This record gives sequence, structure tokens and C-alpha cells, in this order.
Amino acid sequence: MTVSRVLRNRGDVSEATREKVLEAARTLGYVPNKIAGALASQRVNLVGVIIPSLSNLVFPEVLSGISAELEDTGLQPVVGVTNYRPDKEEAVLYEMLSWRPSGVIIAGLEHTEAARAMLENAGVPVVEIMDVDGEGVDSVVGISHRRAGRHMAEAIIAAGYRKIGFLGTKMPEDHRARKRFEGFSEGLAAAGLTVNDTEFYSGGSALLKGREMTQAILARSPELDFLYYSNDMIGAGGLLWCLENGYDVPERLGLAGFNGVDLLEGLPRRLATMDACRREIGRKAAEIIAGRPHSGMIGGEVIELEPVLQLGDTIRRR
Amino acid sequence: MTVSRVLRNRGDVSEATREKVLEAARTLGYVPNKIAGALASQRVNLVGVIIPSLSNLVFPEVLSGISAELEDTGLQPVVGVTNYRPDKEEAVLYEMLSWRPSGVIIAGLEHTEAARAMLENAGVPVVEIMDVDGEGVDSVVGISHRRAGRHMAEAIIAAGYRKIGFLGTKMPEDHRARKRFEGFSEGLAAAGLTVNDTEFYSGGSALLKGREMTQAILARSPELDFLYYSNDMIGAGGLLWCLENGYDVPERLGLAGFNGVDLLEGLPRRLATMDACRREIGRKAAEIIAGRPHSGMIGGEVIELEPVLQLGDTIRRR
DNA sequence: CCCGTCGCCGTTATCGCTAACATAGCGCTT
DNA sequence: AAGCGCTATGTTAGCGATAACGGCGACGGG
Repeated sequence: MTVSRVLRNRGDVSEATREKVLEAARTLGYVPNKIAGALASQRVNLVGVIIPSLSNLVFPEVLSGISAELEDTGLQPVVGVTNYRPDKEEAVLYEMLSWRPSGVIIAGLEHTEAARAMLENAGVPVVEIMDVDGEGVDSVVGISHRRAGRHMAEAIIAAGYRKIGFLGTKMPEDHRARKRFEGFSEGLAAAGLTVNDTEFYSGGSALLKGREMTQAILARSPELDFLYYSNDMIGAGGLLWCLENGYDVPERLGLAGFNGVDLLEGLPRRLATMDACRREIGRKAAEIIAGRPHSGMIGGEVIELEPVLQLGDTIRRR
Repeated sequence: MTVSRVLRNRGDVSEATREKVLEAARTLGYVPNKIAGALASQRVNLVGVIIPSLSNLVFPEVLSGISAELEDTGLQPVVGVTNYRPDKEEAVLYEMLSWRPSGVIIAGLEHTEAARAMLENAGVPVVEIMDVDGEGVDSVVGISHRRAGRHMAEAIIAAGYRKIGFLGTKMPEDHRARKRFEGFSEGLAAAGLTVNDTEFYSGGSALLKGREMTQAILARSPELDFLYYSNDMIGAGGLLWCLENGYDVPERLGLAGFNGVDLLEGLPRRLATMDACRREIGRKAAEIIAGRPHSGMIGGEVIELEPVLQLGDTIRRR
């Protein structure tokens, strides 16, 4: 017991014995067994974080926001990756909950029925992140992708573009990209316009795909005067291709992406984009998990962040 | 016990009771407590993975190799990030070992003394990855960065470049970048050459930094005819800058990066690089951890992978 | 001088599961 | 009818920590 007290800095132990314990622990190379500790105390200093992918650049940024916020709370994030597959998400969630974490942060609002039930019965704070367009289980932190798409459509129309193409991912499970597209279409519809042509991809180097898709869509529909990309990476590829092929950007052809990745700063021209508040989302989510025990177990907060439209150099200004 | 047997698929249980148990578990929403399970069985299906950063693109790729290999072994990776800080590495390692994982995969061969001691006494397989230039604790999977640098130097010299600049990160704790630089310098020295000028950066958008550094180094040393970048991202920034500013690449000025990230495929010209075998490193490391229990606890293997030089379009060919 | 308080440390009983062994019931042989 | 070998299920004793409480000097006030 005395050892336990020393190693956790809890309860009083005389300075003399404390020293002796630490000394002994050091020479023995003793590492306490958290498994036993967690079982006895019913407390686990882990927070489960479930995201669709690590190669998307967006999620590592969210993670870094989470880590930063958790840094000195004694909590530790544990990451699970679903590859955008609902069944994998369910499995990862089950696995995580079986370790009884102090909280769960999970991307998106769409889950299998079983996953939703698990989240509801987990008995720990749950934060669904990235997206606020829908019904959450507990707390929600994110942006409205639908409104983001709509907002972009309005900006494009205001800038005078009329023949609009959309380029995106082929993933049916990327609900946020889907919602952006829907919002975008609505925004166009409100002005009596529609998306004139679309192009989708999956897998491979996004930058390269951006080039290829741009070439393809412009070959097919040369009349287009604006291309809206569902992420910055393919947008960057498209931008490079357009510049190389002598398109007059943004006069003849406007371009925009989504996310606000800092990679864009190094491009020859600043691609129009919308910041998805990635780090901020991570921070807020972690804050809810870390703060919950103190703040009287309220739960169910919904925090909607406002993505900021950055016109950059690829949407003409009036 | 019967429930335990059903849920672990271990031992024989009649089909009838198995069904009843599963049914009950489902309606109760029962999730077994792995903490108690792990304590009792002294087995934990987690593998600790410790890496310096998630924003480097390289590490998510290693991770994806690890996940893929672990996919159906019943093992699960748990990621810890050190931000290139040795003290953080030590803390993360301690935290991980206190959960008694089935194995540890850790980037690099350089650790604090305490961390090394922990790895030695962990009593589980340890794989140090990315780098083979040094002494490992147990198994090692990686490439020789020193040789990679040297190899690049030789290729550059063979192509006839003579006035060579080096651009890299300012991080003293990035031992692999340092080793590449040392090997590179050795390679030049062997031909009676030296690095004519250097430029270092830290933080910020790598692509943008690549531009800025390239501009700076060429302004200061216009006679340079080759720029070696310590990673592909700054190399890509440099390439874009050179093309925009009318440099004749690769005739007047050659360029090369390091890593072989697939982003390069979307650039206007293919940057010369060297593949760091990232996914492969992840796979092999995971394979060692997963295979160890079977293969008779040998341990101590060193797997050196061969990075392949890709000349691309930015080193002139003879 | 007694008793309450405080500081420090030890004892006991869990936590929820699994390893290892025990038992019950059945069919079959001897 | 007893004994054997199965299979299917139950019992017991931990795993290594912590919560909760208990004990024991020392000290100080009445």
C-alpha cells in the first residue's frame, strides 16, 4: 500500500520512506501494472479516439489537437482506424469499450445500429466530431458540412461563375463529403443552377488524381467555368494542371477546395478553400472529455464551429 | 466460465448453450471487461507503437503497414507520439509498458538510458524501426540512412554535379536526417567534394519552407548546381519554386528529396528521391511481433531493407 | 494522566475475469 | 453393475493493484 501511495502521489507518506520506495523502484526497474490498477480502481486514463483514416492529413491534425488538450490531464488518447468501413468501426469501438476508457471521441454521426447502442450504453462521455448535421448520441463538436457546401456555392455564384463542375471521392461512406455536395447543390439550386458535370475518384495519389480528373472533366465539358473539389489535395492537383495548361485562373476558370491544409501555402497560387477547424475540433472534444467529471456530468452539448471561407487567388473578386 | 468460453471461442460448449449465451449477451449489451481478462490471463492483445510525429506523412504510412499486417492476428496497435522529444518518448514508453503489451515497435535506435533499460527488461519482443545504423535492443527493421545519403551523393557526382547545397530540418533529435546528411557528406568527401552551402528550417508548411529556403540558398550561393533536400515535401516546394523562376531543371540545377511519398507523382516534374520502404518496414516489424510466440522466441534479428534510388526528372541522365 | 487528534503505515476484501482442476451425465464395454 | 472415456459445465483460487478501514505512536490540551 505504501508503494502504491508513493507511486500515485496520493495520501501521506513520510519523505524518508518515499525516497526509499522510489529508490527501490528504480533499482528494480519496477513498472506498475496498470491493468491491475485499473481493475481495482475502476478508473482508466485512456480516451478512445476513432477516426476513418490516418492518410487523410485532416485526422492527424484533429489528433494533435486532442493530444495537446489532453497533455496534462493525465489522460491518454488511444487511436483506432476504421478505413471508412462501418463494420470495422463497430469492431474497433467494441474493442475499445472493452478496455473501459474514460471517454470516446468518434468521427461522424453515422454509425451502425449496434455501434450506436454501444455508445449510448457506454456509461462514459462520448463526443462525435467533425460534423453537426444530424442527431448525436451525446456531445457533438464539428461544423455543418451542408452549410459549408452551400456557403461555397453562394460565394461562387456571387463571383459570377455559372457553369460548375464538382470533383470528389467515390466513397459512399464519406458522409461529410456527401453532405458538402448536397449543400453545394442546394446552394446552386437556390440560384436556379445545377452542377453541370461531376467526376469521382478513389485511391491513389490525390494530387495526381486531381490532375487526371481535371483534365478529364474539362475535356468532356470545356464550357465549365468553375471546379469545386471535395478536398484540397485534389484541388491542388487540379490547380497545378490548370496553370500548366495555360488556363486563366481565376478569370476564365475558378477553383476551390476544402479543408484549409497548410500545404496550400506552398502552391504557386493560393487555392480558395474553407477551413474545417480541425485542431479546434480536436481541442474542444478533448476538453469535453477531460472536463466532464468536474462540470457535473451534464452531457449532450453541441458545439458548432464556423468554417471560414478563404477566397485565395482562385476565385475572382468583384 | 461457460460465458467466458463462448465469448472467446475457446474450449467446447454445446451449440445450444452457445446460442443462449450469445443471445443473452446481445440483449444485455454485455461487453466483456478486457482489463479483468488481461489481468487473469496475463495476456494483452495490444502492441505499443511509438513514433515521433503523425504530421510527417511517413509515420502514418508505417502505421498502415503495421495495421495491415496485424489485421487478423488478434493484435491491435496502440500509438504513442513523442514529438521528437526523448523525455516524452521515455514517458510514453513507461505508460505503454505499464499496460503490459504483447510487443513494442519504436522508431529509432536512440533512446534515453532509462528508456533503453525499460526496453531491455520489458520481457516482450521489441522492434526498433526506420534505422539500422547503430545498436538495437532486440530486433531492428529499417534502412541505413547513412548509406542512403552516401548513395545519393554518388549518384549526384556521377551525373556531373559539383556545387552542392543541402537543405534540411533544424531538429537535432531527428537522427535519421542527421545520418543521411553525414552519409551524404562522406560520399561527397570520397570524391573530394564538400557541401557548399546549407539551409535549415523548423516548423510551418514544409512546401512553403522548401520554396523559401530554396530562394534563400540560391540568392546566397548562385553557383550551386544541385540541391539535396532532407525530405520530399521541402523538395517539392523547391522544385515548384525553381520551375516558376525559370531554372533549367535538371540541366542547370539538379534536385533530389528523400522518402518517395506518392504526393510527388502529381508534381509537374518527378522529383528524384529515394524510397524509404515505409509500409514494408511497418509490415516486417508487425510480422516479427506477431510471429515471435511461434518462432521459438529467437529475437535479435536485424532486417535491412534497400531503399531504391529513383532518378525521376530532376537529375540529369548521362 | 487520560483521551482525542494527527501522521504514517499495514490489513483485508474486492475488482471481473481466466487457468486449472473437478464433476456430472452419457454411451459403451467388459 | 462397475468402469472407462468422452463432452459439457461448474468450482476454486488467483492475477496485481486499490478502497476502506484499522492500528499505533507522538503530541497536546484539559
